[in-house]
Amino acid sequence: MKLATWNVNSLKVRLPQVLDWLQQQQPDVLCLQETKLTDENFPQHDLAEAGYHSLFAGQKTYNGVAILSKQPGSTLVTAIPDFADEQKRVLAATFGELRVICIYVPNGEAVESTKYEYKLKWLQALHVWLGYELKNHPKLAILGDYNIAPDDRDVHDPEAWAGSVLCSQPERDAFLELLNLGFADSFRLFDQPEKTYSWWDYRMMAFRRNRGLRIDHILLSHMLVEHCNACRIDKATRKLERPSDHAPVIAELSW
DNA sequence: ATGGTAGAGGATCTA
Repeated sequence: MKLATWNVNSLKVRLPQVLDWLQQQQPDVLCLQETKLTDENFPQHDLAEAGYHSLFAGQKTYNGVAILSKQPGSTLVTAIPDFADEQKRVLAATFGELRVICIYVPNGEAVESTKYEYKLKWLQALHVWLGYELKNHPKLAILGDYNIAPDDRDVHDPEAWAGSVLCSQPERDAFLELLNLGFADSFRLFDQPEKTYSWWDYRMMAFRRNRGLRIDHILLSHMLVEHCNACRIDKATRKLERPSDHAPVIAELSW
């Protein structure tokens, strides 16, 4: 069982890369963020030809999430319950006993901005919802773009980024609170190469200089942790022509 | 030096 997440930054532009990657990696589940597509424009037929079912919650221009899977999913949820939000940032589905939630956490822009306040409120609402989800679905995986670098190890230049959005203590505390519900950061279950990141700014040759952050994560509930054999980031996709600024994260589970 | 690039959509907004 292979679970993966990838912020594609426009599925319209990245569809050929996604189809190639599915062919190469053969994940059982792939969560996508920033599809930037309305539902009527979602390329479900191309993905079906590649052998994948599609679930999606999109909007025009911004945001948008999807779950691609070899087996069909059920019990779809497309919003955080009891949290008013115009933006399409969550998608939950069930595959047998496995519950998968795809999230695109707000970026937050800057710590003094209203978008940052929205980010922290959004994370609090997510926390409440995940508490319920975990009770109902003990085998729960939360995959996505968290827009949080949990630790200084996850930042190419911790001093330069100290206190900034994506690294600020309130954001890191919110991430820890999610873990405290009963999840583990699957990447940190294993020895990892130093300076491994999942996102590099398009500007200033950030990828070539490996000036990145690890902000894309796969959280596994304790019942899934015991089945997890590996977690890695596939930075090869960042070297392609017209890449996404994010690389996929992959967790492997013996199932 | 507060820049730079990418995507959507058609002037800026978001990241």
